[in-house]
Amino acid sequence: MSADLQLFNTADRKVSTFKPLTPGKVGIYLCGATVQAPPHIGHIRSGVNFDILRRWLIASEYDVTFIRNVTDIDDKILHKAVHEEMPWWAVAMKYERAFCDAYAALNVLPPTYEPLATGHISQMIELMELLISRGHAYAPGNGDVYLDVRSLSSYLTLSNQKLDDLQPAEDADLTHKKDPRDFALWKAAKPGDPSWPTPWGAGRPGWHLECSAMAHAYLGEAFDIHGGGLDLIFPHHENEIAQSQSAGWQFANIWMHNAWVTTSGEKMSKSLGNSLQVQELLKKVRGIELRWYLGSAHYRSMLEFSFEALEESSVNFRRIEGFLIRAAEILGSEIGKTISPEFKAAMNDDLAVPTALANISELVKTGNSAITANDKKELAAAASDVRGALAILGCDPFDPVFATSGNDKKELLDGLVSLALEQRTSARERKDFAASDLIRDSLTKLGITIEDTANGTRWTAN
RNA sequence: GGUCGGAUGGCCGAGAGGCGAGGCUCAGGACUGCAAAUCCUGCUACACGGGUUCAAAUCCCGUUCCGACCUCCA
Repeated sequence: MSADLQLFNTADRKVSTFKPLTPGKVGIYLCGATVQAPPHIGHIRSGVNFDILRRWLIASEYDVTFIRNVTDIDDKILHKAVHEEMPWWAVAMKYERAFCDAYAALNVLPPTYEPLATGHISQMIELMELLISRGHAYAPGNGDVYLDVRSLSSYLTLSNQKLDDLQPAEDADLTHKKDPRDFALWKAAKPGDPSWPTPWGAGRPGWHLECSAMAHAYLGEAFDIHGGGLDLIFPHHENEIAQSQSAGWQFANIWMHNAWVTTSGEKMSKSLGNSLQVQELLKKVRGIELRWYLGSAHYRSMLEFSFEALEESSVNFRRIEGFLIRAAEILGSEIGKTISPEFKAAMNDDLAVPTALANISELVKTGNSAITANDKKELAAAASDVRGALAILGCDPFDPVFATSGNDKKELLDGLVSLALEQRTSARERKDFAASDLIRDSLTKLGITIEDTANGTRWTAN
């Protein structure tokens, strides 16, 4: 186990020690959403996974610049606009907001910068001019601009494929392409579609071009980490590499890809309906619990979704949360945030969150035993290690982000429950257990859980 | 056809040659007036067939099954 961060790089499929290009700084580009539908938990898992990476880098004292783009123009958005009878930009903005809400509900930190594709057309045109001048792209005259894959010295290095092994696209248009595998940097405008003027005609950007242009605009010719979902390796990331390296840029140093959330062993698809949309699941569990679930599996492992597993994960989280709340009550002060050596070692090992979770469980056990033994020193140490770990995972229950919205009836509730508990306590003192149990049962029915502890009775509302 | 992953106990989910990860569930115990919470104990698993090794869930060969990508999917 190294003291330094080890990360798996898709490019060589090996785990190696992370070395930033500039000491103390890290630049990350994460492929964000194409805003054409509400986010499901697969989309948001990617956000959570890379948010944990980001928080860990920050905790490791790196100055992190985190870019996550928004693809706000593409075929599906245009189709959706027709279907929903809205302007394309209204569709994009509507779903962009849905993604923002989902990220916020799960405590995914806002990116340092969050560029929109449509805000970077001039950078894309400059990149195309550069690629054409270097002999790697061509404009056949129909308004499209293509990348000439046969001109590349290397291609498909991430997915380890051979150009000639690719199945030819069914709809390959050979009237303008030099090779069926050449891909569009720019698409000529069709009647009625939005378009931007270029030296080769009006049109709109291809998907791959925008990421190369935006990564370059915010992170420069070379940066540390490029992330995204596993399914982006080909073609999206291969094509980003092709564009950027053909432009003479070094581009990303490390490629990281998160695995999917699956259902019944299969990758999520829209055919599964709306039940796995973030907003739907937030009706069943709290944001902090959904995040705990999505973050709990290793980022490179498939996460097989089930409502049972989600519930189980929530039960696990509530136990840890309950410990921290009890610890804060007993210590009478705010819990600190520290990083245990075991947690650090696990996170440095390619973000081994499941191993880190095992450490958190051990710490909770130690802390609970310290409560029983009335050892406040050990309790404080365990609690701050637990809170520090949860904060890295974005699941600190004391984080104001997760604060339940202001309840102006809180004092009233507190007073009423206290009143009932006083009655119960006096009943117990005179050994009238029938009366005391009646009070407890009544409170239980109202959703209030009673615990008799060494320090008196405590209650929690669920 | 090419490329890449996966199969671990009742369930979820780590590990990647040797010390029973952890969680959830369940059973028993301690504590409690009874509970709740907590702690302790128990439930000894690695798809199949070969092989390498003192030692294999882990390495090698083969097989079965499941999945992903192959031109706009996180």
